[in-house]
Amino acid sequence: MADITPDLSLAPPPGAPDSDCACDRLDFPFDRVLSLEKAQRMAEFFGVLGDPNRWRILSALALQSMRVRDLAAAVGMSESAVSHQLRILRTMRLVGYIKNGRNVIYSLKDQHIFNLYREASEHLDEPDDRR
Amino acid sequence: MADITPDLSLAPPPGAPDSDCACDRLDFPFDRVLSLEKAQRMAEFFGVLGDPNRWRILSALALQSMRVRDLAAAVGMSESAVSHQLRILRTMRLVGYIKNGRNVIYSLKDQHIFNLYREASEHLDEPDDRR
DNA sequence: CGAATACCTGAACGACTGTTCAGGCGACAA
DNA sequence: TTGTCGCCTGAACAGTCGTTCAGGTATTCG
Repeated sequence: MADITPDLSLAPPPGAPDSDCACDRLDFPFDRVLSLEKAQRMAEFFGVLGDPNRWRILSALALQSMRVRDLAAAVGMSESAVSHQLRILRTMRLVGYIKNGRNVIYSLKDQHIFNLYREASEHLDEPDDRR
Repeated sequence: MADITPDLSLAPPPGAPDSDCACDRLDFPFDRVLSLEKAQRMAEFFGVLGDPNRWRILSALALQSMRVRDLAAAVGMSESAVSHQLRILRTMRLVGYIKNGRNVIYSLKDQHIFNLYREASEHLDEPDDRR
């Protein structure tokens, strides 16, 4: 796999009028690229946030902690579907729960989800400036 | 802008002997749950970040702007695969590009990706505290 | 005890995703 | 002009994802 030799001299600065070089002598710190393991972990986490119904579940839980049954009603899904999704959100530690008799009350687990939401919103609402 | 505001005012208190009700009278602000459209947009955006190879491409571009060919070498993928992924990253405005002769030099488009990365890292590296 | 409730889980099916393969287009050099 | 290079794109296939359906476990009540 990626055992490309990181020798070679210097890289053209971005935007510099450079490209006469043959450029098979790319000076690039290959070892500083995100490792496959770390990239995998990142992708798994963000992949969990890549489903609209999971966002609706999270937003409902942001309003108030709830039983599964009420959560299903709040987002308009079947209890089974919600339960499946909650398991996924649980494994990513995005939600927590407490048991109460035969009820299970879910809640958001920390603040990171709010920051992620805000950051993404800002990006999506950004004007379409070319760069 | 749209917000997920934590408001835990009127959740059924744990242990309330309520469940005789048919529970179609759940007191819950359904209209404040993330709309399907907004949830869809969120999911699309985060879904793009749900692939390890795209993260490696982004991390490589974070180190320096590059031609497609060099990018492919940097992350160990075929040029075709990289090109396909760049198109996806382009549509989400995560990367930009400038043409230079027959080369196309890609670069990161804004800072949001760094914040998202940091936020996710913090979450993933968090100790497994129960709550 | 048995029935009902709340929730969880495995299997299966349709839909989506990301890669490879083949070929296309435009820019540059001879 | 022809040939090569860098990049893009459509089709197709394997793999993954999220839902539904059916059934299971645990708790509560009569």
